[in-house]
Amino acid sequence: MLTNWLIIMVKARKDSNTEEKILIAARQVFIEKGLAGARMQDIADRAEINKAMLHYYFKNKDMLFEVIFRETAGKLFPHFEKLMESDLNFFDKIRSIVSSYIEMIIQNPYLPLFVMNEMNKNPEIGIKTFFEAQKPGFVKKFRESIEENMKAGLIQPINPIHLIMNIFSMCAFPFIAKPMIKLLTGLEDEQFKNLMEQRKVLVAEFIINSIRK
Amino acid sequence: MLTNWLIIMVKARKDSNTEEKILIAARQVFIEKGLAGARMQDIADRAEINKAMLHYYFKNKDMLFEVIFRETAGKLFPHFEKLMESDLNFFDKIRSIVSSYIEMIIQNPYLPLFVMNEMNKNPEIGIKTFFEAQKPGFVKKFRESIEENMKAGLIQPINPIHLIMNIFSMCAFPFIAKPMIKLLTGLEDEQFKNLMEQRKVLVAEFIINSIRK
DNA sequence: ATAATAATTAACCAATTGGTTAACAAATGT
DNA sequence: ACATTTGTTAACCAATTGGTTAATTATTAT
Repeated sequence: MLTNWLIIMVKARKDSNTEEKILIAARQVFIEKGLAGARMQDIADRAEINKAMLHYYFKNKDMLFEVIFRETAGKLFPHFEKLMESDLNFFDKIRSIVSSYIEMIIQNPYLPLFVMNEMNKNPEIGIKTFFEAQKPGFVKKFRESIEENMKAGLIQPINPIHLIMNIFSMCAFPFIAKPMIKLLTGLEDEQFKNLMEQRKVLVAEFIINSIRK
Repeated sequence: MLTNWLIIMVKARKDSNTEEKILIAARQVFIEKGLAGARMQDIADRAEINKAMLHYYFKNKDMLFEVIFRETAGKLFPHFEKLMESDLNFFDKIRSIVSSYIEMIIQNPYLPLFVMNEMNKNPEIGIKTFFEAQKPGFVKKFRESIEENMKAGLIQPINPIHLIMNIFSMCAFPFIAKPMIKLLTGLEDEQFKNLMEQRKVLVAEFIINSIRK
């Protein structure tokens, strides 16, 4: 009884926690409108708090944006270090990466465009330092794994960077180009989602088909 | 003599043509900053004209943006109708499409991100009307060509939409993700450009390798 | 030459923007 | 109980923004 009551209160407190409400609203607005297009008043309205609270908790627009951008970019960043060290064969690793990466984007469809766009328009520091900290992990291991399998004669020779580009291009680009794809094909949202679901296996097989000897 | 003088004057007149100067400046600013981030004063300064001239020639910000967006989106839009009707075999058509499309993006590297971003943030009409006019051409013909070659047993079965997505994903995405790729790989601009140059043939062969029987 | 039209300028304007402030309320420690 | 810190509010502010206007200068047609 007491424990139940506690859980409810903690949850209620967390839900009405001003800082958390700001973050939720800021996430929505920044991802929807971008840094330049986002309005502080809009964030305050969605969070249902006074605009001064934004500055009370996060100093200014740029600071608030940086918090949102870091958590968002962190999600987009491929972290498959553990998977690369597993004992799956190379093709199954690709299958796993493609499937879980596309699934992640299905859950966060606006993430790739948001991050890419702000990185291009905002070549400032802060962003860079954050990425460089995570850098060495995945790319290096993937590279090694490719070269290992190339030497073993299991896959055709290819520059690992190109292969990585190809993989993540086919995973992420359709979500970025969604409005254009819808116009060109006349697809509706649900059909589009179905296609993306298909791609979780299709893209991996497309790649494997191409590099297999 | 006279003709020379005429040519020079016409050229000089065209160069100092206010309307053209505005368009050149607007192109730069909109592509660099986006609709929300672009400033009318910034455009006027770069064009070295009075800000009122922007409204004199193009009514308002949205109108000026629409002009720029239309010409820009028109470039990005794949127009390979004639090529699809040529007597090249299917694989050579893919080679030709990939090569010339990547070359076009090399010449206009910020084009894909600009168009995709504005289409996502600005799902208004006007944009649509423009695209729908061009729609039927390429996608339909490409679709037919794929199905024809599938029936002839020359390529493995694949949903044409997925194949089209794969092709243009691998062509365009690396340019969109350039800042991220540079961070992850430590590449410099020139090395990156070399990689993109390689992709003009590499991507086509990657695709053909995957769908060939 | 001169009237009419088109192009250009500087000053101005109202609305919006990010950000601040001072007064007030709620919680917290003692 | 009371003082101190923390959280919240409404009103305000200076700067920036897209857009306008009225006066001025070029250009063009007659």
